[in-house]
Amino acid sequence: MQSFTEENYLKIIYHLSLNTESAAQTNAIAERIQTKAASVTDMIKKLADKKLVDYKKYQGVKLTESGKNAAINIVRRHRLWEVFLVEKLNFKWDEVHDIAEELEHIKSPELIERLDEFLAFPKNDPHGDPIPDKNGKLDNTVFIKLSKLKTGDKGLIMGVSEHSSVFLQHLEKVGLTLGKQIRITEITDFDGSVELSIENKQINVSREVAKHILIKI
Amino acid sequence: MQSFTEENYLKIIYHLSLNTESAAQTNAIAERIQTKAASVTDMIKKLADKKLVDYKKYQGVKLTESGKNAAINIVRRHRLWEVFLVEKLNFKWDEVHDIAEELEHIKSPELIERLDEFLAFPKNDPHGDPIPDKNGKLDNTVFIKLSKLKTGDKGLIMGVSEHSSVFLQHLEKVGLTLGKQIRITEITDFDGSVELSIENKQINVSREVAKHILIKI
DNA sequence: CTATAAGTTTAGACAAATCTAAAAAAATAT
DNA sequence: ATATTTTTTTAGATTTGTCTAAACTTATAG
Repeated sequence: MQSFTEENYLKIIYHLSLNTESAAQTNAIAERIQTKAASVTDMIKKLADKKLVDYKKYQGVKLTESGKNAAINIVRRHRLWEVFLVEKLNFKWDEVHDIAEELEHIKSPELIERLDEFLAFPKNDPHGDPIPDKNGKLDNTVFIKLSKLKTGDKGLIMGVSEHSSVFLQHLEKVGLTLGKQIRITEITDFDGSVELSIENKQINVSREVAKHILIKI
Repeated sequence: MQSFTEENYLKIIYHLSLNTESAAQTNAIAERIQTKAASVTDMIKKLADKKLVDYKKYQGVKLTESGKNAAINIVRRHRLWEVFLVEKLNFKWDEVHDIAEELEHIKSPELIERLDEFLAFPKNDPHGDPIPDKNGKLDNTVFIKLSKLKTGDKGLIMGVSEHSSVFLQHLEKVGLTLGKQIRITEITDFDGSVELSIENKQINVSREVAKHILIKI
């Protein structure tokens, strides 16, 4: 069983290697976990002793099979709690991250299975991220970034790849929320900003925003 | 803000002084918190520095006003989560204590208020214990122990004063659950055991059990 | 009222997780 | 290819909460 802190490291390493497919670097971990590189090195050694990560000095870390299982479990708990907070307690999608960050460390497997059932086995969290099932299986459908679409393309908003409060609040304000149908009406050559129609309204989003909106065609 | 550990001490001190109305003793705290007396002394000093308890060497501790507020808040969180676990996730009343023990340390006040609302502002937890409101106000109705009733007395089961799994499972098995109406049919002089009728059935409970069942006449 | 027992505190050590400062390795630039 | 910068690691200190063993208070029993 891992400590609260160990779990946080595993989760961060998991997220970092998802994006890069390569080993997570000490500094990158330190930045995400809000600590110093020296502390990360210490913890990495501990996780390596426990066979949760593979570690070679100066080469970063990768999760082992068992480290990855542990990480996916944490992700499952986090995302299930996010669903609970939004659907049952009426939190907004930009308010749930920090609370879920605490709830995710409560370990009772029974609790998580019952929560899953209570929520009717949701497939995705409020940001569209897939929820691993109890065997750790993850729906790995990859969605297309809004910024990759062409004029005339239609699709559904399925998720986001940026979870900061400011970003989510912005989407909320302009009406870009999960499940909505959109159609691209124009792409500005100059700055790559995207004009689209959604629920009979025309809105415009910058390329930077479009990069973080995930679409199913 | 208190640490996880400090919160546990506050909670235990609160419960110990409820029963005795006097200062909580070092050894009693140590036993409840599963640690050694020396550790308790250390922590007590820390809590005293933070003005959460009044402490005089060799004289035990009492919660200060602010320590008591903190403790009541923890109790509120614990009991609300117990209601959630039993009513929403279908746990049995003997299964929820340990999980609630973890959940109670999640601090977001917003979370707790929304949970309270989601649960429709329950007044009591699954064992009949009162849930402090958000201002820390506690319904201090005191119920009568089943063991104090006389033959012929009628009443409602309102709570228990013993929360162990074995005890609760026993009550469940013989049908002594919250809200049930009972009538005392006989009290055995010899061992003080109580014969009572509940839902047209006759059952018998030992004096020891009867002492921990709380009744409203 | 003293002797013994029970309960509490102190002193010093330890484990987990962190930090700073300095050293070492790897990456990059000229 | 060497110098410089960036990244990572090591060494040693710090904080939180714990422990053991010994010392000290208070309670209890004769």
